[in-house]
Amino acid sequence: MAKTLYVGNLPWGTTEADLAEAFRPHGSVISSRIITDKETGRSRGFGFVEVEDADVDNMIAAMNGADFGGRQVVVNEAKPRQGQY
DNA sequence: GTTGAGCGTT
Repeated sequence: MAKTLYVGNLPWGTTEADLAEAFRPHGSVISSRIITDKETGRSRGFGFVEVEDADVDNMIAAMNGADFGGRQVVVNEAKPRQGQY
């Protein structure tokens, strides 16, 4: 099973690969995604990381407030998206 | 070339 993590306060140049590399040593990363602006295509400064259910707590504890690219990232459990049932 | 609270696509 996997859960989605919300990652905010990211530097503008952060990519999905950077998120995966940063989260990989802390648990099993299923997928990573950076939210980009629809009009300009630039990073909005936040993204999502899908990790194993058992590693969610470890990921948050290890990466929440951690220095990432010079900024302290915010890591929390993401809100359920529309129609997950 | 810029910005900084906030929850994403099939």
